[in-house]
Amino acid sequence: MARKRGSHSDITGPKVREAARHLFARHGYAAVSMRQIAAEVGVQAGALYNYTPDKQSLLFDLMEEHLSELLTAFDGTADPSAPPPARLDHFVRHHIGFHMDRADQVFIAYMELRNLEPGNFARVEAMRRAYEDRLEAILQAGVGTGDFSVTDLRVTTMAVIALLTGVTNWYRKGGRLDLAEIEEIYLNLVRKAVAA
Amino acid sequence: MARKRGSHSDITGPKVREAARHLFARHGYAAVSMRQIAAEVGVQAGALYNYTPDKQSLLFDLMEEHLSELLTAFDGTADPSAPPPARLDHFVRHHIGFHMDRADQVFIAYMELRNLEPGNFARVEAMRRAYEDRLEAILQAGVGTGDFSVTDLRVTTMAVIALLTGVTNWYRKGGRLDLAEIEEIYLNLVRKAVAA
DNA sequence: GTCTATAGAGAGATAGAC
DNA sequence: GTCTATCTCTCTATAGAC
Repeated sequence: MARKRGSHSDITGPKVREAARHLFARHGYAAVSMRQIAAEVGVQAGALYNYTPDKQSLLFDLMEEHLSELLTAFDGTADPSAPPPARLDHFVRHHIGFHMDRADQVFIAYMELRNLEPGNFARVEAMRRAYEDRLEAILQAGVGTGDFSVTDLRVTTMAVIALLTGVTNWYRKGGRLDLAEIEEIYLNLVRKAVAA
Repeated sequence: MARKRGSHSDITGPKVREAARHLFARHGYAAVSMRQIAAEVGVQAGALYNYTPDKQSLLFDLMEEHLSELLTAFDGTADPSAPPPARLDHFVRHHIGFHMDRADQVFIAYMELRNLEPGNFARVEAMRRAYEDRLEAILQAGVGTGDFSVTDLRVTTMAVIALLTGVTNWYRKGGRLDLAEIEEIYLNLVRKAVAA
């Protein structure tokens, strides 16, 4: 994927990734052919191999980029010294805001794990686990201060993430609710669910 | 799929469905070949076509059966005249219990929607919506009696279902928690989340 | 960097013997 | 009802011209 002089690398490269993201999310990795991706980009299938060594790398790069951005964006705005309720609010707002406009990436990150080769799978799983641990640490801190009360720390962590990620199942741009309203709905649900 | 005299229909038929369910869940519909299914059943690929007209029907039948069982099982045990909190408890217990041991079916029902032909997709979506409406009715009744308080009825419905279905993301048989403990954890979360 | 052409493998589905 | 054999199509990936 290195750029070469006097080429269209810097235009075609991103287009290949966008086309792959869109088509993988819509039809699934296994159901999409390199020819389909090439057609959406506007080149022949063979030309794609100037930008990716193979189809699997295309998938892995999309997932890796998504989870990397998720972690970076969270860590860049989180304040670990704030009180647990404030940290929980931040997590909820961050998760909703980040996921709402990335339906394709989220879909791929959750649905195409089984199409990753073992080594790639392990790397992606480690990143996902790291993100889950961010929330678990917040909940644990809140239990310690008496702000929160949960029956089981790990299951509650998974449940809250599943609840929040569910926003991508129904949200469509231009719908009945805007970001602020959706954040409020989910904030209320999560705050109450873990309240002491 | 009609049975024929003196054959192995009644043995092979279910085995075909089981093999398809297992393989579709593990590798994805598009990534699984009819030859793989045949190999798991122990027959040659051509023999599968005695039990299904094509691969698509195999997928649709699995989804349709799953959602049909889900609705039937719920309606067979629900008591619409009970107070809303009791109805909510029943929904949670039913959903957790039904989904926990059906990881394969749930995975397929959520992941392979995009591989359904349009007509089949519409039928499956209608059944899913009908199930969601069961929970929405309970929440609405509870808001009416003052037992529950939610910011948005529809979003809360989707959020609770996403939260509960998330159990299939982490639950593995023989793990740290048994059914009763898991039910309690989720019951507490949901009760608190929608409490007045 | 993109093209055409193609190698080599594997797909879904069918035909006809048994 | 299952088999073998095969039709026809499509796939990923590569080679070599431009």
